[in-house]
Amino acid sequence: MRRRATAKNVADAAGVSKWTVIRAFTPGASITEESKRRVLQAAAALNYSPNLLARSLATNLTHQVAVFVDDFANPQKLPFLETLTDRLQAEGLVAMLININNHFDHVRALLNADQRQVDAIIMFGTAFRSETLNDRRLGRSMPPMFVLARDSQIDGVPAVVCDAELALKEIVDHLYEKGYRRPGFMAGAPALSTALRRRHHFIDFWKQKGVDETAVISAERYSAQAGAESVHHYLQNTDAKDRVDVLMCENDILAIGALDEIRGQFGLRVPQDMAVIGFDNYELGGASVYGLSTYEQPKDEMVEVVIEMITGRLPPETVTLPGKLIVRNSA
Amino acid sequence: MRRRATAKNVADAAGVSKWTVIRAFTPGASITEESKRRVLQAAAALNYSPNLLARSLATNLTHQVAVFVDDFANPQKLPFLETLTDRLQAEGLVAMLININNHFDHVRALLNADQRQVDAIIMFGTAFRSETLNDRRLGRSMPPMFVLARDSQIDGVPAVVCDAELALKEIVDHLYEKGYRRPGFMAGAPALSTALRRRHHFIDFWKQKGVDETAVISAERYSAQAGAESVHHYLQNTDAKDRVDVLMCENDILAIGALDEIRGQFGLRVPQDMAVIGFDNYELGGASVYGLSTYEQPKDEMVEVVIEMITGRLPPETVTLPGKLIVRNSA
DNA sequence: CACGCGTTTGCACCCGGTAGCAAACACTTT
DNA sequence: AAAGTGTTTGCTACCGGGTGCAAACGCGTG
Repeated sequence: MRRRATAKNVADAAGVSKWTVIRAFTPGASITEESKRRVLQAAAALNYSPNLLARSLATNLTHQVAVFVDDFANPQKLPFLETLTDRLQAEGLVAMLININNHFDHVRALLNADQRQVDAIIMFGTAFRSETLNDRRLGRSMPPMFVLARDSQIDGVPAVVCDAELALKEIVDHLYEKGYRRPGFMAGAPALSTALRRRHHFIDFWKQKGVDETAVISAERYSAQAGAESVHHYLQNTDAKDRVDVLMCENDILAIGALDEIRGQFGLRVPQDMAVIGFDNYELGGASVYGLSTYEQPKDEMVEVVIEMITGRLPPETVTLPGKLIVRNSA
Repeated sequence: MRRRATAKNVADAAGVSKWTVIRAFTPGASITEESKRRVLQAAAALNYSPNLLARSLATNLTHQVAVFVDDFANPQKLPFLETLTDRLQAEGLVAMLININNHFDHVRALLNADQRQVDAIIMFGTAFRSETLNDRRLGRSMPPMFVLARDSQIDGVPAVVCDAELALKEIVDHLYEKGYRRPGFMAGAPALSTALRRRHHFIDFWKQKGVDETAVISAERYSAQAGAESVHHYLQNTDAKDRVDVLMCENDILAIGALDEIRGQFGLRVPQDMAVIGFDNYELGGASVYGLSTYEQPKDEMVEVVIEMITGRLPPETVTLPGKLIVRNSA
């Protein structure tokens, strides 16, 4: 039976009241040096440290932030989670990682996070529809919510995203300058707002350059396998002369799968026969075999902004940040 | 100012005492159908759900499990985290993800987890030395700890690991059978018990087959980049006739980097000129370009066992589980 | 109608802190 | 010595639940 020492225990040991003990642990509280020393000594002997649970109950602040994640297939989540947890911890906060899946949907996750009194909820790249918030099981007073790395279509729920319009503009400008004129776009999840936006801007900017036709290849999901399969299907069913000369993939995982297939199975040269560009700047894409051109989301800045909103140093308003085009040799 | 309804509020609305409200939410408590119905109705109207914080304080059970992670560079962490969070959630538990790094060391993380009264701590693949537990800042009564996917050298801290001896035996048997006789081993972190164990067994099993010499290539860390660089250095400084005929890499990330370099930069054929085998069965390794042979850790079973220990259905003892050799065409 | 028994309900007290007030104390000032 | 001022300390009340006991209730029986 493990039992932690309480303020009362320390108080008895130090010969003071429990409130004096608490003051010794409250920065800036009114207490004499002498009492503080005695309390701290007794506390050290008993290995006392305040029970954060009890404190949370009294202060109505848990210093816990729920982080919803629903797509563990994207390796890009990992560096984001690393930065996010690191920055949260620097603020004295801790991340409650919640896996949204078939067994545990958004409503259940929200309910759970609310019951656990988290200070905030970060929807990290999860597909979240506004209907969810109308679920009658949900109370009217949820903890503050923030959407990270995906658009928020919900009023009052701010999002922190990479500027998709700017990103696609830079990409299309670059591709146009390189001389490509027959663009293709490989889409992942069919009904994701972020995905739709990327596709939309891509097609749009090409139109602005006088290129009206953009082929769309649908991979349905995000994995190297899916990227390979969908490009395989495309290449097999399209005459060489009709093929796109550059393929933009919705993320690097799709691009890597596509790249493998284009070169390995079809023996085409990249970028000469078909160029490929991805999105996210996933580490492996930078490996020499791939040399994948891509676009990097401003991860650190995005996390920083969410943290600032959570801590209240920034107003909770949607923020769009510019990313960075990474040109390697695949396009 | 968000305010959740309390049991007292519901009690007033339903015309009963708060204890009756609590009983309505306690499975198996003594309460009439009629009262329960009325309470539940009032609760629904007020959107009441019990405050888990207060409950935790009273019951001394938080249903929170701290998960320590210190290496976010390994993409293998992600599928593990997915399974882990999913299984924890199925048990009504939630994962507190704690990032162990230069700013936040093990002692601080332990202190924090303890203060937050977590029910258990899972050290997920973190390098953890027994000295840490002797830190005088730490109390004698920490929450139960478990090491996942790495050896535990600490008494009383059980580990759940993939059977390294069996794994390396299967790998070496396979390679021997394929006719390889000049093995090499690419190591990542130099001072990791798990790493050392893999290397040790690899060298050992070759010796048992009469092959006394195993080349060791040190990559120092785990990344495709590091794998590529270290194999580059090796190939550049080793005559073709002296080179290993098969290279075992400590994990798939290293192997992928090495594979790229061996083929792309040195124009060697894999597996004819040099075979490569990895460890972990990372998704991308299975892509057609790589066709990386590897060894898969029994992720689901490992997570399952940890969960069973946490919930007390299994005694807290180190468990070693067999993995599976995945033969593709790189070796 | 009183009695006995099992069920339901209310209550005092507890979990380990925090907030804010008032008493106690120390130290000047007049 | 009394009054005035500022600091330190202790106390009551509270955060929102849970526990175990005792009172109240319902109901069949003698």
